[in-house]
Amino acid sequence: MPTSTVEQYIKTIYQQEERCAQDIVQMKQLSEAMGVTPGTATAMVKHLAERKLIRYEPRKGVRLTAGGRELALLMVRRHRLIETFLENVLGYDLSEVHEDAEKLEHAVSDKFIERIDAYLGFPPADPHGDPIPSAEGHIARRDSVPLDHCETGDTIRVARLRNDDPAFLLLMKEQHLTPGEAFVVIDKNETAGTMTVRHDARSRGPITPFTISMGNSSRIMVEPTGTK
Amino acid sequence: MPTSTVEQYIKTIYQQEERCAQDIVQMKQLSEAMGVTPGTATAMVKHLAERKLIRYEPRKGVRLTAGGRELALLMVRRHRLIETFLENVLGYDLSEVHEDAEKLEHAVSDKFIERIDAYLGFPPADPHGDPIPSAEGHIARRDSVPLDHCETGDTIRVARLRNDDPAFLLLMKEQHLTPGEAFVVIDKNETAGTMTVRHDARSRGPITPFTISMGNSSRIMVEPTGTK
DNA sequence: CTGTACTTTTTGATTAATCAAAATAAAACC
DNA sequence: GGTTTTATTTTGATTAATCAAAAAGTACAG
Ligand SMILES: [Mn+2]
Ligand SMILES: [Mn+2]
Ligand SMILES: [Mn+2]
Ligand SMILES: [Mn+2]
Repeated sequence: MPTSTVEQYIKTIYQQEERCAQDIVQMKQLSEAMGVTPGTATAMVKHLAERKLIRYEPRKGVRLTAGGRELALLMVRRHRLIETFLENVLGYDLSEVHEDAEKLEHAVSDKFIERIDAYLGFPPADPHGDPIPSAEGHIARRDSVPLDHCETGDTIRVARLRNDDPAFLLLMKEQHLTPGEAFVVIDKNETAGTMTVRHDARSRGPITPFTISMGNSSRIMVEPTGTK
Repeated sequence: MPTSTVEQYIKTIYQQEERCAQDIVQMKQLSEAMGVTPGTATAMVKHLAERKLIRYEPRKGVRLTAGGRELALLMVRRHRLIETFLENVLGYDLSEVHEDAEKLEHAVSDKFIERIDAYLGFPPADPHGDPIPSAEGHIARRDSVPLDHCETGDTIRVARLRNDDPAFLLLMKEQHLTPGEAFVVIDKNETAGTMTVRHDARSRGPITPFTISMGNSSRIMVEPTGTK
């Protein structure tokens, strides 16, 4: 059985591969994501390679094996189902779910997770809009793009908020910038490094425009709903 | 913050004090209950004494301090609320709840537990019939006695099943020997080491008598409802 | 190309939790 | 009371996970 530390490293490697669209993850990236020193990451990575969860190329980086990917998707499934449960059933705020899920994901049994899944009615995505992998490790690929790739005039719908920082999530909630909401990009200012959006006319949110930094825009994944 | 190992030792010491009605717990008892060697328990006990969670009298045993008792009751609260949730909400069988609760109790946050408590409607007892301590660490004392202290003719109601062994719990469930059920003791055979009970006439269970060993009888806590 | 900056690995040490087996103390027995 | 049994403590070693700091390798700028 993997320890919770092993689980966390494998999940982190998966997330770095995904979020940065890289096939190989360097030690610096991994050690920073894990919040440990580089030497610690090197030692652990050797252990993970022995356990055949990753392939380790010294001085290059690591990539998940099929077995590692399976474990990673199991952890992602647990994390997202727990977050969904905390928000939908226990009434947590979106900005609070991540912290508790990060710990619980290492303590729950398979039985617990399958019962939670059924109790929630087999939700396809968590409250951030991220798809929940199936028990068999299949995950739906959605073709969303970061908001900063959009242009003035694009009409869009928020798909996912790719950032677990509670302050960021609270800000998004205040502006009703949550998964499912429809927007129009009314300005993109490359020099100022900002984008301005307002709610679609048919949407419930306020019509007052809202300006976001490019940095934050890159963590807001959207689906285009047409171009005016 | 206490590690989950520290939490588990403290909870175990509390349970040994309670279940065996002793004010001091010897190292053998503790090491067996924890499933570790005596030397390991001695080392840990010194650490717990430094942390002021227990008072340790070498060659005698240990007893909880006020702080240790507080932590123990917090763990018991978590354990029992989790068990109640697993049975009432997720549909676990009574014989399955203990294993998962034993792990989850060390991973949940205070927020999680308080929300679960509210979601369950602030239950006074878990599915074994054990009282749930309040968030402030108060626990209701119920004056129940072990079934083997009863005599032929006593009418009783099951209060708690003081044993987490799944096989035992399944057997009890089959015979409807669950908290709240009313019975009459129709025989107590000291030499054979058995007791025979049958459901009270007004009860839903079968009227066919059921014979239990004295060993098992001592784990069934009952409240007298009168003596015929 | 070559020197500086950055990344990665190695080394030596630490902490928490554990075991096996030897040493010691207390209790029980006759 | 002396001997045997049982409980407890001590000692030395192990495993997982970590850090700090030194050493080694790679990148890349001029
Ligand atoms: Mn999360
Ligand atoms: Mn985690
Ligand atoms: Mn239990
Ligand atoms: Mn436990």
